[in-house]
Amino acid sequence: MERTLIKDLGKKIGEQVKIQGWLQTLRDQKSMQFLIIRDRTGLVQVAHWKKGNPELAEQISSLGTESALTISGKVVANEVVKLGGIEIQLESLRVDNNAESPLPFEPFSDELPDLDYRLDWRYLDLRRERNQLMFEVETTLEAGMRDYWLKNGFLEMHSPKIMGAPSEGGAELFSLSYFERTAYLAQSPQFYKQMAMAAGWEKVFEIGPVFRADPSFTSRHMTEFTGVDAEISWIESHEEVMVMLEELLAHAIKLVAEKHGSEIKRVFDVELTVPSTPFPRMTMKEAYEILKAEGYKLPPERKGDLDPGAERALGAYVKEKYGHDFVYVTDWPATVRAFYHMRLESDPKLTKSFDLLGKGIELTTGAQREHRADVLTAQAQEKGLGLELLQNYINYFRYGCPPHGGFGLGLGRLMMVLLGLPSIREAVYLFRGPNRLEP
RNA sequence: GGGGGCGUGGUGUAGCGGUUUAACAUGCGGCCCUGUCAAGGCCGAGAUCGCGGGUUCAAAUCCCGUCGCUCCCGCCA
Repeated sequence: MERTLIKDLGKKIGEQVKIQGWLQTLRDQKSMQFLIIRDRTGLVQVAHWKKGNPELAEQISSLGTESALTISGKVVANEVVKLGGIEIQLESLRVDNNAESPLPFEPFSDELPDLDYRLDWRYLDLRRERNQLMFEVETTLEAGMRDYWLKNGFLEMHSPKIMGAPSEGGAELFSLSYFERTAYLAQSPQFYKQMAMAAGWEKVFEIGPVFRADPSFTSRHMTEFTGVDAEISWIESHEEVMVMLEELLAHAIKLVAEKHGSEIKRVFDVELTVPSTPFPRMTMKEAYEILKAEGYKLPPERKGDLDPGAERALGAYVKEKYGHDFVYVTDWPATVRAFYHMRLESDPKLTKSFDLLGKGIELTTGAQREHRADVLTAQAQEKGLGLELLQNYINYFRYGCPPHGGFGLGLGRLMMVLLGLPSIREAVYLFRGPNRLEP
């Protein structure tokens, strides 16, 4: 018999069905047994009269919660049953995998263990409804982004994650032994995206792993995370990148809201709103004026930069003033930006770059890139970077590379912001940090 | 890397110098209950209070060290 998903049982009243799922609760009484079965789509009660089949009754009594079961029986409507008014009268049971008792923790209890403990038992923690929903949302979010890009003529790229030479700043690179030499894990697809521009791909995106050997202990950092990157050619300024990014996010979030909005409200108590475009924008200079007016004091050594507190303050300001969760901060000083960010023609101290903040958290850095080899070389030297390591990179810009720009966005951070999660550790399938390599 | 906080049965917490044979909830085991549904009732097992040292007549409780976790900062997505 074909399996019926629990959400579809209402259409099969009076019929024989087969369901498959986990035993969330067993209520074993004197004459009756009630099993609450959960599958990916919901919960249903299964009832069994013990005297009809004492052997089966005994088998049910021995089941541990969270056992994996295949159950056959008849679907009946029963108003007495609080769980959806539907019940299955059990006829046969196959124990696919009996769960040992006690479990390391009860995934469906009101009081959950610390996140760190749950991460040790992630495969049980992931069974919880909110975690199932989280990854349905992530899947839809990525599908929405791909949908936008494909409609707009982008190519999907897959750049290598093993590199031969440290490029952008060596400090946060993981090194590994690679046959007779040392290789490095990519800490960004940045240079490869730009190479694709030199290769004439014009518009590319990549969703893939990024590695950072940063011993950061915060609720929003990981040593391995999924980066969402895009790069486009023939632009006049970073503004075009910003337009693409806001359209991309609005499109993907709209899809998520349509598909999961009510479930997100019920499970996460978050009203997922589709952000209006264009997103609010402010220059760094304006950001400083706002912070001053709001009474936020930046440490003086932060000259031209923002700290996390300032980002939260700006997020709160924009939420109150414009009712918007996102804000672009533009025109960052060259001193705090990468050497490959293009400078403003009107003021070479500033870059044609932006950060996107979501609810006060840094989600994205983007910029128009410097595509003129001589200017790029001068900017690298100004930052005191070794030109030997950058030579191959700078060569991309010697043989007709179009003007271009792009962004990198943290998928986990976006999930955190959309669902209002306190830590990125629960926003990703398996967290990787300085002290966590398992499971 | 710098600073703060926490560390008590499987899990979540209470206790914060002597009335503690360490309490409560949940989970687990047993018994009871003719339909339960956040089930309920009774009984039971389960913790040398992270680890090491010190102070004291007396330490889960105070101090020092150490390990683990966590938050903030630096840095970033």
